[in-house]
Amino acid sequence: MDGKEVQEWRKGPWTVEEDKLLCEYVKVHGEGRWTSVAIGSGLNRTGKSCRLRWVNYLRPGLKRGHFTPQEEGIVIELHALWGNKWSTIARYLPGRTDNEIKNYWRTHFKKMKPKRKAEIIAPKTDNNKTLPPITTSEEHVKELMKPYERDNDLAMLFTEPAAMEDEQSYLSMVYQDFVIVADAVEEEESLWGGLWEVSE
DNA sequence: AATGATAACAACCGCCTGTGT
DNA sequence: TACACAGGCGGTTGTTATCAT
Repeated sequence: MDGKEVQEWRKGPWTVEEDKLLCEYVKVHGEGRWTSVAIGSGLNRTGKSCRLRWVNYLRPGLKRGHFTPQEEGIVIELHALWGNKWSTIARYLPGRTDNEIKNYWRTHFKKMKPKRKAEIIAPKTDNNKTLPPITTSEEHVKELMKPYERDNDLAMLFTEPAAMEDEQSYLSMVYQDFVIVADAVEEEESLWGGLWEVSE
């Protein structure tokens, strides 16, 4: 030994005992300072690993199981808006984690390419100039989410500044497409078979 | 019943960013 | 200002479960 010992962190699936330790530690000390959690809890896990386990699996209020049609619709629409901004999308799906949404998307949509997406995200103007990237406004997202609002669960965490004024007509055009998507979500076959096409 | 394909989920890795010193 | 570190995020991989043949 040269005195420099490299900490061997445990990897792989979490055990019930580890979950219990982590839960108890977070209950007492709160979230955050994950390196401290890793050390103070007695878990031989990295702070990152502890955070991931807590956020994606142990945190109270998480939903498990299949996505509802409403949730599917939200995922589709917000993904069309923001792309792979999973954590951002997750803010609008209470109880769902970015990891879960990411997995869901990958499982259900990876093989599909959106017919409309290119048109929505980068429509061409008459003189063939590409419009600027979407800057999502609070009002626009509110409109977008209306079909899915059921109760206060979907109280939004709007932090974005107002969009550029000259984007409003562009965004309203985009929203029209999203309404079409939302309606189609009710009928999976029409969604999978019509809105998306399977790539080779 | 056996086997291969696919779906679903959990977890790790690497990069980026924010913050403290 | 520069650097180190912790935390967050997105991409990816590995494992298990389920379904079809």
